[in-house]
Amino acid sequence: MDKRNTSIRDIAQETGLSVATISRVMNGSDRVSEETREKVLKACERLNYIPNPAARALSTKSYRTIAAIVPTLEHSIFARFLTAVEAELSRHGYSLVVASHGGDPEEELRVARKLLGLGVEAFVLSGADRHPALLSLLEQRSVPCVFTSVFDATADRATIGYDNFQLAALAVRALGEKGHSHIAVFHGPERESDRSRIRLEGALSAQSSGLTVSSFETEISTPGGAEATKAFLSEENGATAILCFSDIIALGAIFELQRSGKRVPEDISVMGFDNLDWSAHCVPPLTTINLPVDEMGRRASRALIDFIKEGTEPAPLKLKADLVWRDSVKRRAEQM
Amino acid sequence: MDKRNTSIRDIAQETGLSVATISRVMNGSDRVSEETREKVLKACERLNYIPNPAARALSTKSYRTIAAIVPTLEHSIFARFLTAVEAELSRHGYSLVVASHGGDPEEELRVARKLLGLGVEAFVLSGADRHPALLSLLEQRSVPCVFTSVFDATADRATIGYDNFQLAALAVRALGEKGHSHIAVFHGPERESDRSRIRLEGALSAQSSGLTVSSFETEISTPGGAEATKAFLSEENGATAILCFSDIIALGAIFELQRSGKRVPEDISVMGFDNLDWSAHCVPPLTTINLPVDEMGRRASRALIDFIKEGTEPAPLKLKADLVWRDSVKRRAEQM
DNA sequence: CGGCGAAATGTAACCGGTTACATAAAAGCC
DNA sequence: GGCTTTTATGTAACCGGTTACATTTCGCCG
Repeated sequence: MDKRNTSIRDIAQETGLSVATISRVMNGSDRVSEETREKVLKACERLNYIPNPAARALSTKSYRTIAAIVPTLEHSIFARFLTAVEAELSRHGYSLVVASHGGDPEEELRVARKLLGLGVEAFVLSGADRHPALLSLLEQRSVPCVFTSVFDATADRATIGYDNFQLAALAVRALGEKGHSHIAVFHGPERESDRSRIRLEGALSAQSSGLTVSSFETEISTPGGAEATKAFLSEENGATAILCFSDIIALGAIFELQRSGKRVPEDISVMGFDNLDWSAHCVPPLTTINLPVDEMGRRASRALIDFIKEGTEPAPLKLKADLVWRDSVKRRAEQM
Repeated sequence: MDKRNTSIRDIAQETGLSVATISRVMNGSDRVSEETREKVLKACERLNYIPNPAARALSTKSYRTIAAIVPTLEHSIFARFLTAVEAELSRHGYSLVVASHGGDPEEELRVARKLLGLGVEAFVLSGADRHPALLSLLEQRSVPCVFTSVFDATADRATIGYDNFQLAALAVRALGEKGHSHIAVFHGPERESDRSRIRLEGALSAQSSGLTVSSFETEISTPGGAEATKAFLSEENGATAILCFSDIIALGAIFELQRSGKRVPEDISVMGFDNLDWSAHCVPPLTTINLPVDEMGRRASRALIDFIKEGTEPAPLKLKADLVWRDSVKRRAEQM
């Protein structure tokens, strides 16, 4: 624990060169003869030298670490997102610190503070809900940062994500076009902020075209989907299609409908959101909105890297998401 | 971007005290009068001072960062594990860097090198497959480290996990006791190492008690489970139960069986491994092995923290996992 | 009142890199 | 060959904390 690790001075000693030269070799600078470069690399190999990142960070003021704060790791959609972020960052020599806040803006603020004190250089944030103090903290320390998941043209900071309002409206209207005039929406818990309601509002907005939308709030999980389905069934409100704001809710819905003897899609149509890897394989295959999270991760990372390296401000980006038709939604005969 | 952040010397200046005193206040040391502590904290507040983590790490040689390297983030079982790890580490002021290697030991080695060069202090590794060079690297730099998921009493480093051999054997025997004398096992891809085969070997070992086990290799995913099921059905090998080494494979199996008109469990029993959050809610509810990943995460983290802080060597720990009986497995009538 | 020990604070070296600037060596040119 | 460039390498200050050790302050006791 206490044995001094080999330092740049040791390598200098070993090779008879100066620390400056060693440093130059380690950073791939030109200005070094091929011969000495070889010699230095050999010595590093021999002594198993790895430059001390703290020392490097101290002089360069760059930690090469970016943090992503997501609501939770347990939804595979975030896992996929983070995987993409990690891959892209690592390609540029950066690494990723992951933290979650469980949907609580206060917690997100705390976590962000901690991460700053830990040396992260930039943030990838997810979702629309944000503690005002977090924004001013980022502002004040001028921490590079992108907001993902939610595209918001009106935001003052760059957002890279989908237009959730539009997508939800699109989903409802698509169901409407299949003859479903009354649609139940299963959505996750609502926070105070009205920005977390955005999908729901998009869905409700489609009512203007003569559709009826009733909403059911539940946990974003398969058990949550099952529960909402029970509530839905007990209500008998006449809806013929269920739109779930996450595929894992839809999974719970499909199971619960099956359990209570309803056939999907003959009796009830079900539609999801996310397009997870099993969505095409369940019975029946799930109609859903395919969200390009991988692309979102790559874009967000690249935006940050570009900003850090070149100083180019991250640009807002609205990602296209598409509706994937599968068997869980059925056209409904015109008559009631 | 280039503005010097306020440093400890600025605070010293501001308060007319010395840097040592400031440092003492920041680290909550005693030996400081209440009066000066107040004064210092006020000044920090005023100048918005956050100690530079690199400088701190440079002198203390502690980065307060631990890395977890898992095969993938996309299986929610790892996400759950990491969530637990993160929670426990954060409780002790450490943060977590997450990386994945996609099941490739070479990649794991590369990733570990990169993380070391980034300043992580300790590792949580997962799974049994390990590049020998990684082990010697960890050894040589004496990096604290725990191996999780797989409990291996014979390993020279501490392992905290389950006895996969035993659990797989237990699962097969349990199916045997329900009257299934021929069992199909759906397992993930086999690497060269025989340690990744350990569950499979456990399952095969149960053949000694007169059971027949046939194995099907596939991807660890729902589509993979569906594919294995197709292979299984086309073979007509007489097995009456399927044991999947992951619940998500089992999900694919259940869907595919349903699709091809087989009833679960009347025609075929299905059993999983992991106990994911939807396992109790699918149709039929899935009999599975409940793996206490949360506890594993907590234990692994605590072992590392204890080692770093107190120097107590991590102790190997075999976690108990239990079989959860649900409806997807049915007792089979004695006659063929 | 001198002296002593404890408590509070200060001084300066150190952690291990990077890099501006200085210097030495080699190359190019007339 | 002497002079200017160019290229390779060295010197030492600096980044911003921590901490061993030194010094000052102060209360208390004989």
